[in-house]
Amino acid sequence: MLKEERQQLILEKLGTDKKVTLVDLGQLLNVSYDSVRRDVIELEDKGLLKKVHGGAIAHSYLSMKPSKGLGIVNTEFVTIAKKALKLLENNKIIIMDGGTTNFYIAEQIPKNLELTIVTNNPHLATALAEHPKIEIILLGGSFYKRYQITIGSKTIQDLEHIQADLYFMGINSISLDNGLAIRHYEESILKQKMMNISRKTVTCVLEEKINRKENYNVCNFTDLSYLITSLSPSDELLNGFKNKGVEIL
Amino acid sequence: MLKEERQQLILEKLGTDKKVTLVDLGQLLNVSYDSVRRDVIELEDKGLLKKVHGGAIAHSYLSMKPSKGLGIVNTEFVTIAKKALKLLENNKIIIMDGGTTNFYIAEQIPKNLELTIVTNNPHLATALAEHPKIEIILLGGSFYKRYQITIGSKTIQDLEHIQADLYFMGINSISLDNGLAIRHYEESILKQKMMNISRKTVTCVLEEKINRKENYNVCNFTDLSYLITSLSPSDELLNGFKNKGVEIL
DNA sequence: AACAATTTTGCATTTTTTTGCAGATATTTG
DNA sequence: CAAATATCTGCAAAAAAATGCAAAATTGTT
Repeated sequence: MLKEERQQLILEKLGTDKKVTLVDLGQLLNVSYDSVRRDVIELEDKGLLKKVHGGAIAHSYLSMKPSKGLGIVNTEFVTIAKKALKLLENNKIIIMDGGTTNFYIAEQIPKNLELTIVTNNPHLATALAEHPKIEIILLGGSFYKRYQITIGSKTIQDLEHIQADLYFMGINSISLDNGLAIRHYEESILKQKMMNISRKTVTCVLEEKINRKENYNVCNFTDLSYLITSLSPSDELLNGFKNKGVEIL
Repeated sequence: MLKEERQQLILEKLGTDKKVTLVDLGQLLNVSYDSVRRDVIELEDKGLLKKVHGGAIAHSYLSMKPSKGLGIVNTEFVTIAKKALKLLENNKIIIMDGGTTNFYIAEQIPKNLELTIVTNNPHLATALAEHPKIEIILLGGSFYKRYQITIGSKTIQDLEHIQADLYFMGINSISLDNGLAIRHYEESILKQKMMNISRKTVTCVLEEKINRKENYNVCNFTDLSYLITSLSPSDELLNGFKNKGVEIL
């Protein structure tokens, strides 16, 4: 039996039962315990299930619950999150602001990473509560109902004495001539502040946001340290962005 | 049975019954008392339930969320909220902190009231997002997973320049000799600060919390402006609290 | 087909996690 | 206050995970 075939069966079983034990799988698929264990590890790396002690549980169970509108796991998110997680190291201070991509990445952070995460997104804060080793700093300020984040001068003031290692900036549009831009003025100011206090800035963008235009400019493309998309770094859609001092992942 | 599966079942049972005992859980799930006890501790650390002596009760935010549509709502909440809403007037600045009671009251606020609500409870903030006329100020700080609120010196600092009209203080215990007290030190300091910057303070207590004792004192009973319970103001359980300059509703 | 390179698999060993138990401590209740 | 319950702590057995390694299977290339 092929490995892919086996993994497919694991996912199918998981779809109906919502949970599986490794011992059961081994007997069912007639391979050693170690093989199914490795299968499950691979599937977890792809973000397709959640591995637990003794087995695995369906992903839809645990994550993606009260989040905004994303029901099914968009494969674009999975690819992006995988790249994003490589930038995380123990004991770093990370800023993450609003947006679905950041929310998904946050949920995928391994449980053993020790981090401090600073955010103006209450949903992110409550979702991260399930990560025992992550310290969460929630930024105060006016709560902007539409985007469900805090903004305003108070939020900026809360950032005043923080020095972060990495900033995950959510963004609505990215283009070479207009740089990174979003739809809301006050939020664009906040993002600039977050950039200022972070050693490095990374943005994770969905394909649809490339070469779009929005109203309020946050920064130039070259101000970034990393750009993460679901595409291969060599994809021609990214041609214009290459060799500008921004590492494309 | 997987540990996660067990914990999932505990949460499900908690969702319907609102409370469980550890002995019951042990029998139901066919594991030792100690195992379920440890499960409950883990779930509490994630902020998913509240552990009490002998068992666990549904955590406010989980149990409260479905309160919207259909109501297996504690009638005590209804009575309390009705009284509490009478204290609200247009264009007032209100502080509300954590706790189930405050969450329920917030949900019941009429849509036509124009208010500013200051809170350190992200769940309250997001729930209030559906009230078009309410301006929400979310207090920043360290996010305390267990109670799902922000606390710490940053939170206190955020309050520095605010003058509120009324403070809805969530409290764990109220007694004549010990006054109002809660279980968490840092939070007790925060509550004192909130009191200081508010013209009036009101607390809404469930019957079970009267004459209980907790570790950290917040203030004396006579420091309150109003006391709200589900009982009639003339109820004899409240005898000792009468005629002390605190209006009992 | 044959061969080398790579991947996959199973197994043995070590390390970690989970679990139940027993005694000590703490809390509740009559 | 005392009996009954419940919790906490440390511990050891059992189960599972991680690791390293060699055999087996697969793949790619002549």
